[in-house]
Amino acid sequence: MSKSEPVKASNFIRNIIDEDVAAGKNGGQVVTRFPPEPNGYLHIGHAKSICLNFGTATRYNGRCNLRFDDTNPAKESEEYALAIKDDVTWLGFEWNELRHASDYFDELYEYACELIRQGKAYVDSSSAEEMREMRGTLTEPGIESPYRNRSIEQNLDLFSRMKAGEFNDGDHVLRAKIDMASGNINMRDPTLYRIRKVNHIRTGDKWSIYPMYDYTHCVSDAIENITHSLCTLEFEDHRPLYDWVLDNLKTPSHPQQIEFARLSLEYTMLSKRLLIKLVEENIVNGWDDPRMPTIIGMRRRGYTPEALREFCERIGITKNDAWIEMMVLEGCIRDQLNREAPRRMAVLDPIKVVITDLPADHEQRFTLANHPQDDTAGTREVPFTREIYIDRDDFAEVPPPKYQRLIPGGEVRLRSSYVIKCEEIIKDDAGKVVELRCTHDPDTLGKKPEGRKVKGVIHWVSATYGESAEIRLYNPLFNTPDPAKAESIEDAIDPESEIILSNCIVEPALKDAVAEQHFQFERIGYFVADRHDHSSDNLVFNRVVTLRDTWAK
RNA sequence: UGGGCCGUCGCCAAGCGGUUAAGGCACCGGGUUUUGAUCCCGGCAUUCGGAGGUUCGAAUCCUCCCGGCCCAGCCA
Repeated sequence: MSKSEPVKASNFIRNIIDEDVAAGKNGGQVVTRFPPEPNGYLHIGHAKSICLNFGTATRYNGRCNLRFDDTNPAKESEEYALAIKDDVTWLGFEWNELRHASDYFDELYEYACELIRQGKAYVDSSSAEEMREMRGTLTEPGIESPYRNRSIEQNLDLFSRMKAGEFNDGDHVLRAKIDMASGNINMRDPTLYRIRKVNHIRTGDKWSIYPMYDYTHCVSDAIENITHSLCTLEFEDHRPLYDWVLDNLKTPSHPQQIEFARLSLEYTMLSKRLLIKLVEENIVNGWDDPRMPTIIGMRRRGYTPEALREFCERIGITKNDAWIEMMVLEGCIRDQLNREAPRRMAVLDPIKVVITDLPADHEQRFTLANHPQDDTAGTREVPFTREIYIDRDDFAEVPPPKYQRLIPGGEVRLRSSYVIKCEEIIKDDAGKVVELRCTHDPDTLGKKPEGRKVKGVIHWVSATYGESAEIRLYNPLFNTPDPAKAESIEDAIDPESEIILSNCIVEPALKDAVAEQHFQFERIGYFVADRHDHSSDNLVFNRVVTLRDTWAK
């Protein structure tokens, strides 16, 4: 330990919990929860919250529940709930208990009656528009509803009839009686319950009234004895209401809400509304499109749970409005795949190379290491023949300055093989290079050439043994760092965000690749066998990320 | 004179009255290298949004100012 170990940065939430634990608050227990609404797929921003909540519980030997915030049946579905469970599990976390806000609908109703009995809640029969008008503005106080002083008996009666389904959507709502002049708009008699005659994914048609988030969340937390309720900054203004509800009810506990900044990632959009739009308007190919910032999309792209967790570790937890650069995310997956991914050779845009001083039936098999720094990764056989393919990028008839690949009359090292020299260029009628005729130096296998330096090294694949493959290249979906601010989503989409190459040639060992297996295609980048489309008969690889490139390709 | 919150290196982020202001990403050198990758070594804030003040001593406490974010759903 001569070197300073990378110290994991502390954060303000940890500091708060450290103090609470030291003070013996909550009996020294730490209980958190991850509370998604099942109305869409989870994205990288949720991963931040998942890592925080589950990670915090683990750190303090506590527990973390997965709780579906299913209070708005019109927008929620079982498909989403299932996907969310899969995503959390795939990320590597286990919830202590699986709960639903709807598990507490009966208790929530009883607590609401209690608020009415205390004179702290009332049924308002104003329309939504009237309520909006009476709410006031950011700078002007609101005015009290004419229904605000109904008797407790009348409120109880009306509320029970709302529950019984006697009224239609919008006829009445239950409101907390707090302060219409509060500077905090959330405290201007917020709605607690609304009538919604729709089928709920779990309670079916049992209820015709559904509780609002602010009322449901704090009570659910309290029922589950959550100690630290971690949520994003936009709920800071809601905390007084969170505390108001719990201060006025005899709940099992009174959790502490702590807010942190949500994730903002450059060239990405993390608004559920806009992600749904991308899917519904077929701007992308579904929720798991490899360009999507959804967990399932990133999984298909080739990101790993480890890399996503590392990312959440690297970005930290604060209350700052921070924008994270893409490079941070890319660095996480590169680090892991550099350590773990076996190396292979793949040619994306093939040019045939004929090594003319080799007999037509020449055949050699090289045994190559799967990893240059890790012997335990084993080896594989790579055939070498008279005709091979190299990448079009690795040949230049008129090379740019400092180019160190193949040029007319020049030499280059074939990776793990011989040094070859380009003797002749063959073009088609359109002037496109279709073949290179080269000679090789037989005395350069495993050794440097005599009397000269050959700096460039390029990858290659045997023309006779290479397998054809489809390789999909991905770039950021958007052409601007903050697409949410773009004129329109359509304009912000980068048409080059997905490039499908269907004529690639890869080394034969790749025939054994299985879905979701990662590789480094040497000199190109990290790739993953597509989890849905790849098979041994139809090789399909997605580019996770390029190799770091200090040159400028 | 609406309420709430935030400002430490290009991007993140530790720091909590006494440290040479951590660390990561990025960047810039130099070395190794049959991946222009990896790896290694070195560099990278006399300064903490600004100005005052308190103090022997301030990024850390106080005051004012400047800049940015959130809130007017019967969404979460």
